[in-house]
This record gives sequence, C-alpha cells and structure tokens, in this order.
Amino acid sequence: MKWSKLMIQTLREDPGDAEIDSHKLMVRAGLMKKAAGGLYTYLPLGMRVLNKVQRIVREEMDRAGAQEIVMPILQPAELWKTSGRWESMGPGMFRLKDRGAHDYALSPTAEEMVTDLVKGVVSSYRQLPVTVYQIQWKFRDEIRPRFGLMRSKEFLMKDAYSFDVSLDAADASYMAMFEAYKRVFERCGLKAYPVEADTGDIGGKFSHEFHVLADSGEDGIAFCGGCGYAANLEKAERKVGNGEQGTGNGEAMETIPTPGAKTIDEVSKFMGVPGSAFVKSLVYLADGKPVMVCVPGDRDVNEVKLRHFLDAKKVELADFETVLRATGANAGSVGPVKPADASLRIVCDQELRGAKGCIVGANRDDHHIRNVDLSRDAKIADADYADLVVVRDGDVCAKCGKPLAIRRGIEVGHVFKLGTKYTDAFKAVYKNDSLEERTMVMGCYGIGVSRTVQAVIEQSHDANGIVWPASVSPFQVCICLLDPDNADAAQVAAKLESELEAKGIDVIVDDRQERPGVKFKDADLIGFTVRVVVGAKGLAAGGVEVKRRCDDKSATRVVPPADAAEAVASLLA
RNA sequence: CGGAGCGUGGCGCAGUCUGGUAGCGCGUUUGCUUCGGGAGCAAAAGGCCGAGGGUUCAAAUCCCUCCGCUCCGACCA
Repeated sequence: MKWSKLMIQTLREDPGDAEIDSHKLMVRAGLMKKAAGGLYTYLPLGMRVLNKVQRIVREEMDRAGAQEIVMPILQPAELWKTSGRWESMGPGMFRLKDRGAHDYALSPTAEEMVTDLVKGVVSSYRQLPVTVYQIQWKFRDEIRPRFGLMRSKEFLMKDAYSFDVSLDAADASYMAMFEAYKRVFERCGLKAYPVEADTGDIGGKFSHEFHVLADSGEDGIAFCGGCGYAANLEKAERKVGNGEQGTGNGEAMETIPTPGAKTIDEVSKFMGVPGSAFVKSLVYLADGKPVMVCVPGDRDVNEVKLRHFLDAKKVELADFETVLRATGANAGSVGPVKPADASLRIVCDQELRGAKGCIVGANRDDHHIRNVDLSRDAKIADADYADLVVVRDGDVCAKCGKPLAIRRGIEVGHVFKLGTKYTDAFKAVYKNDSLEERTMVMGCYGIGVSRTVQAVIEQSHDANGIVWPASVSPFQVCICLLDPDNADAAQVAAKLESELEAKGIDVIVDDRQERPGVKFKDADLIGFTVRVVVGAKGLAAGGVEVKRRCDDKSATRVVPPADAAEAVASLLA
C-alpha cells in the first residue's frame, strides 16, 4: 500500500478535547475523528486495527466452539418488556418509535433477542449446549461519554451467549469462553487480568471481568500479592478481627454538643479524635424501606455489597425528610443509639462487631455520643453484621491474609454465568431424555472490541507515539522511502514491499514527497511495528535500515536489500 | 440532573475585561533554495467569530435565550 493513496491525516498537536494519552494518540495518528460527542468515525488506519482485533476475536470464538450470527440493532420493545428491562434499563437505553408508533430500542446488549432466537430453534437436549456470538454495534446513552472510545455512545462489542441443559453443564461453556478471552487479549498484545466482579443489572450468578491496568481506568481493582485473588472494588472482600473499633472500657455514654460539625472530618477535628474512632451512620432506602448502615468512621459504604446483603433491587441514600423521620435528627447527627423510629433496622460492617468506646451521632441535631458500646447501647441483630465497606490499599485479603493492593483498570471483557433469568422470562425450555421440559441455563460474554483498540494504545505508547504489537498494527511494516524520485531506491522499496506481501506481511510504503524527518516522526507517531528505511544514502553505504518501533536507535540494523525481507520477518516473529 | 470552563479558517490558539469591522502558529497551494529526525525565503487561498434575539452610529467583544463540546460532581452525613 502506498501512503500517498491512503486518507491519512496526522496532527502535530494534541486535540484540545482529549484528556488521556490513548485518546490523544488515536486522533493525532489519524486512526479516528470525532463526529459528535461520544461518537467517532474510524479512518482507514483505525479501521484496519479494528478489523484485526475483530479477526482475532472471531478466530478465538470459533476455536472455542461458538457460532457467529448477527442480530438486529433495532429491537422491538416487546422483547425488553418480557424481561422487565424496558423499565429497568431506564434512560441508559436509546428508544425510538417507527411510523406506526411502535416502540423500539437500539440494542445496548442482546440477551433478550438471543434468548427469543434460541427458544425458537432449540427444543431438545440433543441440541445443547450451544454458544452463539456476534460482533455488532451497541448503543448506550451514557451519562457522560468520555476518553474517546473508552466510554462512547456507540461502540463495537462482541457478545456471546451460551445455552446449557443445567447449571453444572454451563460451567464448561463458561470456562471455554474464559479461556478464549485470555487468548484474545494475549494475542492483542494486552496484559489483561481476570478479576471477580459483581453481575450488575444484567443479573446472574457469578462473573469475571478482564481488566487492563492503567491509571486512567475507570474501575478500582483489589489485587492480592499472596494468593492472586483479584476483584473489582464493587465486590472485593477483606478479612477483619472483631471489635477493632474504639478503645472503650465500659464507661457510660456521654452526649456532647458538636455545633455546626456535620461530617466525620469536622467532628473529628472538633473533638480532636481520629476518624477511625467514629461510627459513620447513614440512612439508606432499600427498595423504598429505610435502613441504617453503620461503618467505621474512616470507611466508605459499598452499595453493591449492601444491596446484595439486603437482597434489594435498589439501594439509595435516603432523602433528608426520611432521615429526620427515622432518626429524629438531620444528616450529620444520626447514629445507631435509640433512633426515633425504634423499629429501624440497623446493619453494621463486620469490623464493628463488639466495638466499644465509639463516637456516634446522637440523633439530636449538633450532638454526638461517646463511649458507645454497640452491643450494649444499640439494637443490632447478630445477623446484621456483614462485610459492607469498600476495601482499600493495605486491607487484609479474605482468602489468604496477605495485604491487598488497589489498582485502576480498564474493563475490556466480562463473562457472566447468568442462570435462568432470561430463559425463565422467555420460557426458553428444552425436553430432556425423559420428555420433561427443563429451562435452559445461560451464560453471556462480552468484549469491548473498540475499547480494546484504545486499551492497547493506553498500555503501549511512549513520548513519540503508539507502539503497536504486530498482531494489531495497522500495518506491520512501514517502509520509509526517503528518495521517491531516486529510481534505485524506489525499486528497492517496491521489491521489498512485494517480498513482504508474499510472506503475508502487510506493509505501507511512505512514498510521499516529504523530508525524512517528517516521515520518521509520522512512522513513530502511528507506531508501525517495524520500520525499514530505504534511501539513496543508505543504499550507497550498502543497505537498508531495519528497526522495531519498540527498540531504540542503537538496535537499528543495516542489511543488504536482498536480505531485508528475511530480517523484517524475523523481527515480527 | 447540578456545578465550572469553552465554542474565532482543516487543527491548536490569541483577541472579549476596556465595542471601532479579525490575528498568530501548524496544515494547504505556487515558486525558488534545501533534503537522514516535524526546513528556509517569497507569494497565495481559506473565517455570516456556535445559532437567534437585544443594546449601540458601530458587536467576536456588552445583555438575553438556545445549541454544542470538555471537565468535575450526583448528596459517604
């Protein structure tokens, strides 16, 4: 391919609206161009990368036994109403009407449609298991699109769905996808870590996310250096002893005025006591019902854990009026000791079990109580102590007791063991060998294909530009033809191009009438895996220069033109 | 949804406070010189200054409304 024939536009300056390196580089290197907020056009170079990632995904899905299909993006509301997600997806789903005023969604995912599909095709256990997948554009009305392809309104996703005869049988389908995902990311040149994750709105039994570590990542992940445990902060657990909170020795409670001090921080300063001596008390609404949640004063509530513990569909902080009614005080002065509503359920983080000498809100505006012994002074059921906080750096791993480290990650893939949430809703059943009807068991598996492209860049770039792994580089090789008007040089470049193509290596020849510096800068910026410099000066000195993008200048090798193709191939191997 | 900032040739920005009819760098075009890490000189093209309304003799600049983009936040008491 001749550079002069491709629509390539590189920019010398960073785009004004990009924050993170990978986003800036995608635009500067001419891989994509913003079309509107959260919407991008893939330019020829970016399209080549997207296609290469797709090819890898297809090969690994096929190898794992999944079958490719493609389902409509435009999906009738009825499907979504069957699962209940027409309501529960809320404003995150794009909706529109056809001319007959029928409601449709732009597919943000496709559990409903695929379940409806398989229900109509599979009727016997003999047809199971089956896993289908598609690579299709997905639409989500994100609250705040950002970071280029990391969170956009429209994105390319590979979504796969498995159907099995039983929960146990589904494990094999799950593991096949799990292994396929590891290979996909490895082949894309990515270090991606599987981490335990919450299943979120999609529902289901258990799941793993695949994360690429990056400071710009939107998720927090807890890693254990001891046993390898890795989990999203939404789910990560820690081990605690009992009664670590406070240092009391049975003194009587004492109410003290704390005028104007609302936050733990303020009260802590006012009283000259560290935040960890406090019990932070929050009033939540769990499916509309008020619950008080108590955690150590220097800890944050993990709302996902709370929701699971309360077995609620939705938990949210209560409004001020509810707080007042339940406790008798306004937010900032509430606590577990004798709230106004004596029947208010109080749940506590496990660390508070047996805690003595704590400071809590007094349920009276601008007052706190100290010397509180939770088991003596508050009405908390024994079963209402649970792990309810967000873990932090240095917490103790629940599995092995070693310290946890917190990192940021970009979620590039997610595998779920779904169970029967959708197959129940759609009555997707098969007949077993006794002619009895059984509900199929599902799994679902996603890879953010477009996000993966950007994650590769986020993980692999330097001050000069992108450093593509060979497997997804827009062109594996760039031949910088420094003297396009020099017949010898042009001929050497053309011959090398065809030799490389004969080896199945894709190559671009920079045949532009540009000075060498411009060509080098652009080659570094776009980041082609191997660069070959063909120039009259070099040829006169005996050869062409071959170098990998990831190597520094000192690694440049000069080889005779006849050996160049072989030298390039060995660098790509 | 709340807060903040921004919208000026293809890209990055100045000019807005203190109104007087638009400028810089990059890119583009042409010519000459140059030619191994983003060349120099000379000439040139390209902008209803986000949209609408208002104030004024006069608006990129002041006022109002709307639209778009970016960032932060969405109540951890």
